[in-house]
Amino acid sequence: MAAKTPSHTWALMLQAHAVLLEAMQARLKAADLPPLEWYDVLWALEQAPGLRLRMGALAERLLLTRFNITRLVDRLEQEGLVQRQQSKEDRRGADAVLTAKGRALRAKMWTTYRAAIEDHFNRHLDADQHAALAGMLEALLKAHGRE
Amino acid sequence: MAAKTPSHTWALMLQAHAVLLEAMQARLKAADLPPLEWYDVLWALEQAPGLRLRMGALAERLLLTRFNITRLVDRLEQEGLVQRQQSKEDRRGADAVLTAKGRALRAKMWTTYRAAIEDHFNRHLDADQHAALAGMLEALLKAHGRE
DNA sequence: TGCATCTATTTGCAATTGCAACTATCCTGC
DNA sequence: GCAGGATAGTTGCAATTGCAAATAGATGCA
Repeated sequence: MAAKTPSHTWALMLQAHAVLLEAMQARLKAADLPPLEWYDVLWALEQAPGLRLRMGALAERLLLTRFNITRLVDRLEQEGLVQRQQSKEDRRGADAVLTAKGRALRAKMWTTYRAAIEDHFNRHLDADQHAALAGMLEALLKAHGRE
Repeated sequence: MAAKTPSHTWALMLQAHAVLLEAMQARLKAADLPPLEWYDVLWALEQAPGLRLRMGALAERLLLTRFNITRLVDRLEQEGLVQRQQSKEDRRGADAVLTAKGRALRAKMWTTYRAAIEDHFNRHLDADQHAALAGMLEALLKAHGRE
């Protein structure tokens, strides 16, 4: 069952990603919480100065297309978790702004998400492994950026 | 930019997965080839004894739901890449069988896919890193299986 | 045997995604 | 200051996914 070729490592990465992500999502669903995707939006906004981000910036950060962000924000807005505001600098632009309700939901989701990460991921690697893995992933990302 | 917490490593894994996967898919699309998903089906069948697999087995291997496999196979079948055959042992069951055309397409996709893996992934890790990464991913998968 | 139950797969329908076209605004060179 | 082209965001439509039935055949046991 050991890796035989480098490409096999890539296949393992795909598999591990799929398995772990599904496990995390199942945890959220079991706790009657929204999908991870919502978490990502809420978290991106919470980190941003002024709790707000332009639609395009949000898309870039979450690696989603602009039109999908439009509709993802539509859904969050309908739940009162974010709010759209016209941008001051650019009248074409819109900011997604985090609401108090959105902030509260993010915090609630994090307790479940954090536990899932702990159980399915963190717990199975020691400190050295975490560092090594993080280093490799950063190298891959950096290499990608350069191309 | 270094990892500060274990959970940050998980976030990096999500990000690296998203970035690299998208890069691979873009390569296939640029070469006018079908999506990776199709490759996965064709490859699973090519590895299977008799070039065939029950729908349910296929779903399990690809980590997809049964109903999504039904329709994925529908699409491949329309292109003549696979063919459905009623299972001998169980009249409820269906086998997806790889056709010659499906085999040929798989081979063709592989030249592009392999190059993309090489460029975006393999090339950026040395042999020790490959081994270490594969080991960690296998550990995560194994741990998951046990829960 | 004959019914209740389980399993394999498919299908209908609603939600989500991808892509192309559209609107509104901004920017640049003249 | 304005025509032409870029940019931000949204929307229509087709394709894909998720989930809850529906269908059909297997299985167990009274």
